[in-house]
Amino acid sequence: MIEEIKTTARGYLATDGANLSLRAVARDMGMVSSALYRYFASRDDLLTALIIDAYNALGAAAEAGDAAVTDRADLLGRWLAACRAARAWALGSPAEYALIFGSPVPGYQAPMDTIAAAARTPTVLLRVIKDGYDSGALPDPGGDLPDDVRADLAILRDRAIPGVPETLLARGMMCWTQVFGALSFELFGQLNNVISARESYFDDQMRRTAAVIGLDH
Amino acid sequence: MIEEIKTTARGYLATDGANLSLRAVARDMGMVSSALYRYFASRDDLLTALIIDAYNALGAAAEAGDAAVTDRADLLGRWLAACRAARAWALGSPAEYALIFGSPVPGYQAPMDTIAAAARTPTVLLRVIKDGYDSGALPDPGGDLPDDVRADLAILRDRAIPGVPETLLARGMMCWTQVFGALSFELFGQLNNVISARESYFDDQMRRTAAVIGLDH
DNA sequence: TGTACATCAGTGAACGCGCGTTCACTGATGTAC
DNA sequence: TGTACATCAGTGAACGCGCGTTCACTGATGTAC
Repeated sequence: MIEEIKTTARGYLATDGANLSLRAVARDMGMVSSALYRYFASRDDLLTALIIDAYNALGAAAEAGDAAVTDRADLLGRWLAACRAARAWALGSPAEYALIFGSPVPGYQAPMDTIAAAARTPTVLLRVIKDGYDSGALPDPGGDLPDDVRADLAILRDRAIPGVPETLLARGMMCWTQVFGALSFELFGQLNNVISARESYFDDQMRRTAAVIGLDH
Repeated sequence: MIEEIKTTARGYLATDGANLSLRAVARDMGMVSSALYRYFASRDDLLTALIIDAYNALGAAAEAGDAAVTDRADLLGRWLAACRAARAWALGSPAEYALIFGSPVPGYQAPMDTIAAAARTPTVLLRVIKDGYDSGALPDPGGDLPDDVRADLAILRDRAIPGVPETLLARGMMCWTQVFGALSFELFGQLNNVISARESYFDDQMRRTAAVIGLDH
């Protein structure tokens, strides 16, 4: 039942964005709107459930993409596979992508529950980096890092991928920003009238990004 | 009058996002909602005006940031100044940033008029690159590029910054994606509970991005 | 200097909708004795 | 095997709101003769 409500709601996300209407969902299911309150305490609760599902779906897609590469030492292959899987999910579920990575929903405050789910996708990308570091394929790039940034990254490192130097993690975060930027550009229409070879372009950009961190060596 | 309506509407953007209500704007101005129709044909028309204004304001900020660097040969300095100016504008006008770079507004179709305004900011960044190429400070990096991407970039090049090789432009677009990704991450809340040293982090990331293209040489 | 007319910003009522949430309730199903 | 009771999914009416857009209109201001 809860699943059915969420599925119907996802359909409305596609047309109405986050202006999701409980009454419309109920109508679609042949119910009266108040009946939904047996399953979700409020509209925000339903939104939260959808957000967590979306983070998990994207994370699962990225994990599966990475896992499908049998040669675990092929870092570039794993990186590209994860990126492509993320893109495929985003293109297939643009409204859910917008829900998690687009403009904040007015008046909605994300609860803490979303954090773990939100971390899944970047974790996949960071794990590729960690594997490279552990095997020696991806050495510590060294270089400067402001103290306050180093401190933030140290906390993130200890929580997400212990054992990686902050300088490498800084580059990893850059890559994650790049993936997110490329997907959002494409999905939010900024490439319209500019780039038509979307898939090639994405692939090329992701290869370049991988090169930045040294994944192609 | 038109200016006053837009200003009031911008105030509502901040709280309601793109669910901007004409009636609320009119109420605020002590008018009746139908009076607004003397100035804007519809709610979408008002939104379009706000979108174009936002693109122009961001573009103007980036241009001013770049222009303030007196040593025109200091490419890294110009790059950082433009990036910081863009960030300052975005932090000062988060709702307008979200309007142009966030999730597409459901049911809203952007008219062609927005294109020129939208190009201003990336043009600033690309111009830094072009100046570097022209002066020899930034050589053609060479390398492969898929044919279809090359074709897209050639069209963009001829429209935006004639005289720059596609391979360099591909890197320039990567940088623009990175700037947008970093700003959206920060503004849309993805850095919450992860990075607290926002300004240092942004600066560091922009320096790294500049290094990718060779702006620091 | 005075009158007739046009312009046009803003009004107010109406149309036809939508929404989230609460609350007392019905009526079918399952459980315990 | 049959009765009494509890559970609980879903109902329907109501509260108190909101919205965009149209349309005939008022009434002040400015212009032309």
